Amino acid sequence: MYWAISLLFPIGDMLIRRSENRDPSYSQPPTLQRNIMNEKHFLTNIFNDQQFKKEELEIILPKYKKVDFLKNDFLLNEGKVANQYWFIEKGFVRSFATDPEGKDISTNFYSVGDVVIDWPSFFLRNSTRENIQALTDCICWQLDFETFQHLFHSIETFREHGRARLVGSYFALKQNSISMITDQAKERYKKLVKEKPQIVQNVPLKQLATYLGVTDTSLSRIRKEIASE
Amino acid sequence: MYWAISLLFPIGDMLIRRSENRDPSYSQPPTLQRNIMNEKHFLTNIFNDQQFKKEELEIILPKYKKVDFLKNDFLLNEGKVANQYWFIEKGFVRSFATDPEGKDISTNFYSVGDVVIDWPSFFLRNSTRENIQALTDCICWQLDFETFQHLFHSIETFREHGRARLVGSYFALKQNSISMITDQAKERYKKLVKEKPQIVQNVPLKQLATYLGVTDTSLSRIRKEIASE
DNA sequence: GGACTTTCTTGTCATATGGCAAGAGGAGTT
DNA sequence: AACTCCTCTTGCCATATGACAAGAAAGTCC
Repeated sequence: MYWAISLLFPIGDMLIRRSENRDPSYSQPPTLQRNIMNEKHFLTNIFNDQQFKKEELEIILPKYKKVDFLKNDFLLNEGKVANQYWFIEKGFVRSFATDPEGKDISTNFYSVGDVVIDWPSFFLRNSTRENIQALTDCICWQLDFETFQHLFHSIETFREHGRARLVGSYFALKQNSISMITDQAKERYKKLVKEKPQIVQNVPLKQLATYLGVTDTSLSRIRKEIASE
Repeated sequence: MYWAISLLFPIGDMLIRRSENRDPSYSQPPTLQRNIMNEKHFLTNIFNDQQFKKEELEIILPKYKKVDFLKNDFLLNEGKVANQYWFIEKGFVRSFATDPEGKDISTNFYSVGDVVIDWPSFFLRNSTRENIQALTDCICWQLDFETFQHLFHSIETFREHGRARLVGSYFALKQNSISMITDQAKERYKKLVKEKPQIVQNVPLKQLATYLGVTDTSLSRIRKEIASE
């Protein structure tokens, strides 16, 4: 667990702590020392829509840069403009908003294979209202806005792919919204367990609770009820 | 009010009733008999992002077809694939989903200048879970999927515009989701009044209630409380 | 105009969930 | 091992909202 070591910066100074900030005297963990073949492997799966031509992938894949985050690192901070997005190769990530009373509300959880992106901020170039934080140590593949724009406007398959991802997120969000109205908390929790079991197992109850729109107290009781069924 | 006349078809036969189905013996209302200059005027405002070049607009605008709907007409039915979208020049539109018990849940309201579209169904080409229905008689400008695709892939400004609309919808949906968690019903209602006052005035209370995630009974009481403040 | 349907209001009572606080159990630190 | 956090559970009571039902009010149709 040598790489769970987290350097402590004064919060105001350095809210975003990336792996680049690690003390260089620590040796890189062996899993990070991989040859190009292996590095590409993960992204190849991501773009495994048959639609992509080989030549296109040869342009696209090298644009992604491997970045790793330590547990609790921020990928994005409230108030900033989202200038990049990531695919997760390993680890869990959470996004959350801050409500008027300062409490945080989980807005999403991400795991292996997911895109971590603040769509509105990334595309509308305005400052985000969300924070994105690593729940565990993570390995990610990063693309920045400018590079994205270039690929988006020059490769038709790439923009179809991007659009489909965005619309997929929209759909998921809408289903959740409807569920907030039609389902009781217990039902919403059951759906979450069904759809994202790894998330439920890896995320503290309180963070799941705000995502579901209940208090941690209630969620604890809900779990108890479900267990006794 | 001559054109609130609505032809009745057996439901199973003809769930979607467009203006084309009207008895041709009715004369068209004068507002529909407009010259080309006027017809283009509305859409010009829609695409009034300075970014568009004149030549581009000359390609884009003629692709939109004017369609009008009568009150209660369906623009889209659950189970179908959304093959077109509309800009509203006049009137109000509601989309709604049907919950497991058969009750309908308003998912959105649209008024002048809005795009009426089921993003997921339109782009992912799968059958929708929503219905879209005219709340009043409407004048709309319609584009179908194939034409959209052509414009999207051939005109960069057009795709930026489309992407911005989609992301804008995503953002609005997300804000609503968060509001469902952080705000009480009264607060959510106040926000709706503030953001879409015309909607609140033109939509029956029950339909507003399902949108806000409360019963019509509760919303009625909420209104009373607010009135007495 | 009168009958009918739909929409909205109001009362009574039930229920899901919140607020608060105390305590149990783990994990990490010294 | 003792200490400190942090997470989770549980009890007690409060409150927002739902369910149901009866009217009132408004709109629609013939």
